[in-house]
Amino acid sequence: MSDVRGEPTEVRGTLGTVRNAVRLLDLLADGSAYQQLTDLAERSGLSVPTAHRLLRSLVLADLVEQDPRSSRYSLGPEVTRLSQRYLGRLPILGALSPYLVSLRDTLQTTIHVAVLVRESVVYVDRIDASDGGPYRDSHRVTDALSTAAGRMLAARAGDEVWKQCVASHAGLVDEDPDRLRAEWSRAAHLTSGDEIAVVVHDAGETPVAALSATVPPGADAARVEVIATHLSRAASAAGRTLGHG
Amino acid sequence: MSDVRGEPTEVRGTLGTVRNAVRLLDLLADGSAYQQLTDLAERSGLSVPTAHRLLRSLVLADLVEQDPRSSRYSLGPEVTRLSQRYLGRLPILGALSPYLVSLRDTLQTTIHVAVLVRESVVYVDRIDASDGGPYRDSHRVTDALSTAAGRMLAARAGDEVWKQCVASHAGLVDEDPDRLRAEWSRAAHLTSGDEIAVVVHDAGETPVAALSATVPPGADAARVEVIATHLSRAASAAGRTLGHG
DNA sequence: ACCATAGATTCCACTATGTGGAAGTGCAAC
DNA sequence: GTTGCACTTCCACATAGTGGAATCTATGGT
Repeated sequence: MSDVRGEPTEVRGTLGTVRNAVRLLDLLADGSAYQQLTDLAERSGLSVPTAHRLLRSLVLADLVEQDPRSSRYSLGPEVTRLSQRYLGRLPILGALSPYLVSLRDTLQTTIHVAVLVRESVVYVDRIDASDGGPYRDSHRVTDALSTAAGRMLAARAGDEVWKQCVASHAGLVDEDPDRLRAEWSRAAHLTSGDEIAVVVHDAGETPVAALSATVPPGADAARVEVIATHLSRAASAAGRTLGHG
Repeated sequence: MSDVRGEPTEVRGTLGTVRNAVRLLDLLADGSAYQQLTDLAERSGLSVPTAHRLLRSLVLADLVEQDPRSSRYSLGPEVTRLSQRYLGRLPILGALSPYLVSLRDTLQTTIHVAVLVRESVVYVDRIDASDGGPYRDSHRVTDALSTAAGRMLAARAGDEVWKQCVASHAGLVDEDPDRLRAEWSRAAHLTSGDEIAVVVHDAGETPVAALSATVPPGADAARVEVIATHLSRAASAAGRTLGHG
């Protein structure tokens, strides 16, 4: 197997086949829907037959699906089943859930729950306000550093994760990253774009998720402060019901 | 490799390692959170070292996570990233999204979007009403036949899928399955428990998702009819914006 | 404090199993 | 019809994954 140049140290006792399968899943997730075999093979550094076999195996498991017409590949429905099972058992979600409806109703905004996955923020729960325009960008996932929720989480994550986040965040990092990190990890709440976010901690001190609200375009500072207060209160109430790490 | 007895025909040109990795993911999804290696090995029919290597490889990719204390395994956060990417590109979700808020606001109920994954219904989008009690069972996934949305979809799926659904649905099938299937696949809408569901078709005739509403406990037939009408209207409006299968 | 047990992890020789080059097939465009 | 491109299948080779046995670690019992 040709190893990627500069890979630090191949972890011992690990299966190449699994690593390759996962690499393909990553490529399918990152690129656009329905990519073609040749492309995937090249980008993954695998030979075409190998990529084909791996994809075929993944298709059999519904983790990947293949368009019968173009025979191109994209992620398959099974990933959602796994995900829902994962999320259904995630303690933070259960802890936050009871607070979300009333939060939205009193604040009149859309509320999100986000977690950090590697160098991405994934919005894992949402509860929509009445007003909001017709465009709900549900199922969002972006570079951690491009949203307030992600920034709060990334800044509080381990050094290694933070570095990855900075590295994978394309552009917009004119400033000194470390200064931003310090600033963000101090802040009790953070605003970016139309989102205001706070962090949810578990019984230990470890941050486990971000709770955020969509703040309407022309909101004054006082309103932002009110929203932040409510979010923080819900976050710490939910956090108290959680165990350690 | 020891083959499971009675497996019809091992699909040719398929990787055993991937199949085994997927089997482990399935076991982790089905059973309860944090299962132990020995158990997983036995249930999967793999040797302990093999299961361990596979799990270790999956942990490296964050598809599985291992509790450092008990060293037990459960699904990892990466599955949510893949899932969100999948859902974010799913045409039906984009098509339905614009209608959901107004549907909820006029009907005053919680609205769900569900899809069929193998023999399970997975609720992939939701939009919560104001009233509903404190218990939002978000991230639901159950046997297809145990919810109205799942029944509508399963009844309209291929014969093979239908059989799987019947087989995997524990209990409650006192009646003749085929009669139920005929009944369910004829119905324009279906009620079960507190849920009323309709099917969303794409430009062809193929059913792609179910749209459902939570109907309040003491609702009369007229109200149910009103809800069904609104759901159907949204479903066909969204379906018209979709391409073929 | 000690041993006993159960479970996770590592080692190692064996060969089953995954690999990549090359040939085959199907489809679309010209 | 013919050319080109991309997906798929074939096959010999050796890489890379496998399982039994040994080792380590943690937990509970006496």
